[in-house]
Amino acid sequence: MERKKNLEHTTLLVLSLLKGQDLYGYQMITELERRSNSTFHMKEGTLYPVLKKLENGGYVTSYEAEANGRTRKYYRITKSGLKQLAEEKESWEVYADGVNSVLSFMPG
Amino acid sequence: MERKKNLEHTTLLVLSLLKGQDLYGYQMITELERRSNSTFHMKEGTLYPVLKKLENGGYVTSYEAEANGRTRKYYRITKSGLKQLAEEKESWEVYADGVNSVLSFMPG
DNA sequence: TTATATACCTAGATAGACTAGGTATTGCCA
DNA sequence: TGGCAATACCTAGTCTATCTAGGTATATAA
Repeated sequence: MERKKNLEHTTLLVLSLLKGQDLYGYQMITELERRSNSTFHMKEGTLYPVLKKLENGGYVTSYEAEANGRTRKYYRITKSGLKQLAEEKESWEVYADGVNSVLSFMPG
Repeated sequence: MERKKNLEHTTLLVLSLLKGQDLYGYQMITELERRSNSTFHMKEGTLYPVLKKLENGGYVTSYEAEANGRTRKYYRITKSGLKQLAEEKESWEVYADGVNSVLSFMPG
């Protein structure tokens, strides 16, 4: 149903998480869970390919950092990513409004 | 991203259209367009398989009627379909709330 | 020492929606 | 009268977002 490219909610959510602070992959999963009040539990198999796609597209950049002997890969949103985020947010709002319009439609 | 079975928005929209009145397939497309203020343009290739699936699942029943020399296949929502609609509507609301929570999250 | 949590990654499967085709009738316009 | 657009139905095959299920490795708690 016109699931257009800029309506991919996973990318919207990931970009949204990165607005304001850099995060590493694993952290995004827990952050998403926290910010959505446990509604979303993104799978690693979903996240990592999306991060790779976002980096290839120039929407995020990455760098590595040490913490507790572990290497973490942090992601930072780019200017292009912020623009993309704004567009996807707008698309989401149009989509949600559309669904709500249909659901609340009163004949007559 | 946990796109669970009861979060299929197409079925939600179709069932929602059928609540209140019987419709035939082609009409659902124009109705959906109207009720969503032209946000949604469901493709026939999307709709008809969904209708078949809904009928097989007992969520709708169908009957044929003549109009202008054309045969139209009308669909009517069943009691089971109404229950399903209520569940999917609830799921949609949880999902939309989740996305909005993440989008509007203010750190601190 | 063994299990759990943290932290990264990928190949292949699943499934919802689309593309692109098909059939047939009605109504309009040139 | 001829032809095209709109109406009305349908399906096989494709695309792709997400999930499943696996892999590697380190730190920490039981």
